Amino acid sequence: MAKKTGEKYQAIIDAAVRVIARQGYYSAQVSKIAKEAKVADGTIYLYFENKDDILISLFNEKMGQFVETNRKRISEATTIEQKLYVLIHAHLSQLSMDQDLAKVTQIELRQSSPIISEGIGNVMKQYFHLIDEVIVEGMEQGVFRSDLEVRITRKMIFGTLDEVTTSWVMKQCKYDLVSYVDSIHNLFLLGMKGKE
Amino acid sequence: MAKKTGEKYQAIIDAAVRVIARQGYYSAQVSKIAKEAKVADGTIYLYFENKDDILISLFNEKMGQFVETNRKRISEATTIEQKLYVLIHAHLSQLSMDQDLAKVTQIELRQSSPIISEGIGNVMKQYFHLIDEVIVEGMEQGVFRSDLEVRITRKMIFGTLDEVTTSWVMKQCKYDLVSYVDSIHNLFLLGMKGKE
Amino acid sequence: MAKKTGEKYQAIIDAAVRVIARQGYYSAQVSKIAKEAKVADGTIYLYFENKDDILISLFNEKMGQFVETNRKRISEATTIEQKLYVLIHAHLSQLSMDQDLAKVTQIELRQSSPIISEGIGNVMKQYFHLIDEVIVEGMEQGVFRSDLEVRITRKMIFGTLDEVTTSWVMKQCKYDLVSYVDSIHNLFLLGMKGKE
Amino acid sequence: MAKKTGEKYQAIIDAAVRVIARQGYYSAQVSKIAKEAKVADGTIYLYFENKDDILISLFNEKMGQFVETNRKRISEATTIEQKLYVLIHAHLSQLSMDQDLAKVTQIELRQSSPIISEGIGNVMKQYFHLIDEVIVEGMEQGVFRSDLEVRITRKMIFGTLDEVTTSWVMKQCKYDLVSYVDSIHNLFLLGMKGKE
DNA sequence: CATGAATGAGCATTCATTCAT
DNA sequence: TATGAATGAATGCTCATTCAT
Repeated sequence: MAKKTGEKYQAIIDAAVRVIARQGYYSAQVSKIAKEAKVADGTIYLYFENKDDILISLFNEKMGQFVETNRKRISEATTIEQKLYVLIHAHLSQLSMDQDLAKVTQIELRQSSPIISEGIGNVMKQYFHLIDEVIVEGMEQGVFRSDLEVRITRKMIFGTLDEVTTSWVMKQCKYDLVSYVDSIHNLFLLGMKGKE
Repeated sequence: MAKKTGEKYQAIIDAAVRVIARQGYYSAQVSKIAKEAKVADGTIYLYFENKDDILISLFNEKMGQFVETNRKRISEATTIEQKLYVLIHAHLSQLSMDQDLAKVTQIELRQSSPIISEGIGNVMKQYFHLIDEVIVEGMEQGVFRSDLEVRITRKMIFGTLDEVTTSWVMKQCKYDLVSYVDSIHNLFLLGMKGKE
Repeated sequence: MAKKTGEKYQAIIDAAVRVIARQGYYSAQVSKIAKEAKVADGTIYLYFENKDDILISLFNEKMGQFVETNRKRISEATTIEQKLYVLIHAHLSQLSMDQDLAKVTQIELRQSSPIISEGIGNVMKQYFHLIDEVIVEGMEQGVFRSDLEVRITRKMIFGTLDEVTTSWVMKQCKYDLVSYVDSIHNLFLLGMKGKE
Repeated sequence: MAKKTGEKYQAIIDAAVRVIARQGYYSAQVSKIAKEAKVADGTIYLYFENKDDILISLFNEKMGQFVETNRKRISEATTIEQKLYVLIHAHLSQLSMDQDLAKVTQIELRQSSPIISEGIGNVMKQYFHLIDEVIVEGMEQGVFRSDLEVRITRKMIFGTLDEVTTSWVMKQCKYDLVSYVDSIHNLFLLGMKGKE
């Protein structure tokens, strides 16, 4: 029923990011999103099932691009150390470039509506898988310790990047997020490399 | 005006944890919390300013204990490695023992209402400070690398523990969270210790 | 934001007069007004800011017509005595024709909410001004004593008409209000005319 | 059940006048009146049936004294002109001396709750009767026209005094109400005296 | 496809009143 | 008498969603 393409579809998604970043998901009325998208209230429902569906679609759309971009940039790196570096850099730089989106993903999407969690899960799995790939490749190449537990290591990586970003959002994005890349990379490498 | 002590105060907080864990904050009607606490609707407002205040008080009350317990247990450890171990263990074991509370802190409290963020900030700062203390002590003792950046390292630690817990909550607390302690401890130690 | 025209706007105002006359302002639930107007509760808020705004709008709408009608009828009278007569007659006859409205204006609108007082003040000023004009004209023509104090005289006129009407409303509108016109006219004329 | 005497009874009534003058009847919570009277909430209900009863009792208590004072002062006057003068003077001067009370009687008591109207009616009747007596006496003495209609004349007198006072209250009691006495007296006399 | 007026279910909060102490 | 903690009914208002045009 809901048509998930077209110029207005994009306009609504972009409007939703702005309004939700500004007001929070629960305070972001559908009518305000419609207004921001220069579209009638009813039009929203030609493209989305309901309000939750806006949030889910928004996340999948934006996070899908995010994952795709990260994947591509990682694949362009050669050494495993570079891949890890690029992973960190791409994560932080992408979010620091779209602060409204960062606010929405770091804060607003941490809500419990099971429907939202479900809708979101798939893309997140892809991202987790992408991180896992880097870890496994590093282990196979003997760069990372062979006894690393992939899932835990991935949670450390994602958890750290996520915490760093959330903390930056909570502090109003006042400092330069990307400047953390080197330190984080270094910290991870030490933890993941075997001792010589 | 709102009396923040007494048996009913506690009963309401505990009821709120259960109801919010079950339904999520926005779907948790005040009247349902009252019912769960076996108290009249109006009684809630003798102890709390408003619905937000329930969430904030709940967090401060529970998280205050959490931080206090962790601090105490850490102070009882002797070596710095043990302290780090206890920090991880206390974090995960405490949350894994009260799954309703874990659900609320990991999911429901990640909302953006500036009022809630503010009300929560203080206790979180204390916890961050506690982690920082361990890191700094380890550096001073020469156990951790002297070039660690405290803030980033703390974000790695907290971010990892938080991600591990959130992930566990999202998967319905189906597995044993505490079993991760050793791996995480090991991972952190490697990242934080100096290279020999 | 609130659209102050249209068929539903009128329907709501008329319904409000009836419900408020029946129950009093504070006991008149918005939902009852909506039901009486055959409109959904929420529709009220497309046309009015809030409950107070219904009362204010109602008054301005109805009292605006009242003042306009009185002004027109006075202007059609020729002698000053006739104008005074018409003023009295128009006041009493209009209110006696719409008893629900009379009840609302005489009783319900005498409340202190400063917001309501403000919203009402403007129309009342116009009416007071209309009375003043008649008094001044009579003085200029030498029909009324030249030492009349306009403001006090106007308060006598308005106060008397108001008291007569309130008293009639309080007694359930059981007698004929208009039959008082001659006596009142006579009483005023004697007080206002110069002594010979 | 409710004990209508005693020091606390008076304290509550006086507190009610102040609180209602300040906030209006509907916004004046019983608990605030209790606080102002330095009495527990429940104590109110040892002296009054319910909130309406406070308003009614307050009015009867205060207005009873008002009528009594006026009656006494009128009876001390000798000529009928003086009696009319004293009537006007006593009305305005008493209310201008207690502005809180004036606010309550002129504004807050004009509400429609039939229970309140009833409770109030009796004292008002006494006051109306007092005015009537002056009018009738004047007619019998041949000072006032023999064709005066007592009820209408009384409504003119009461209506004028009431309007003058309400208007003064609405303008924040900024000017001297008593200074109107002479003009009003003069105006009434001319209207009520026979033509020579 | 698009509109936006209309809908009506849903909910936090207040406050007069009670009653065990 | 006096207290004040507890009660719970009552209601204005919001806003996601629909549907006639």
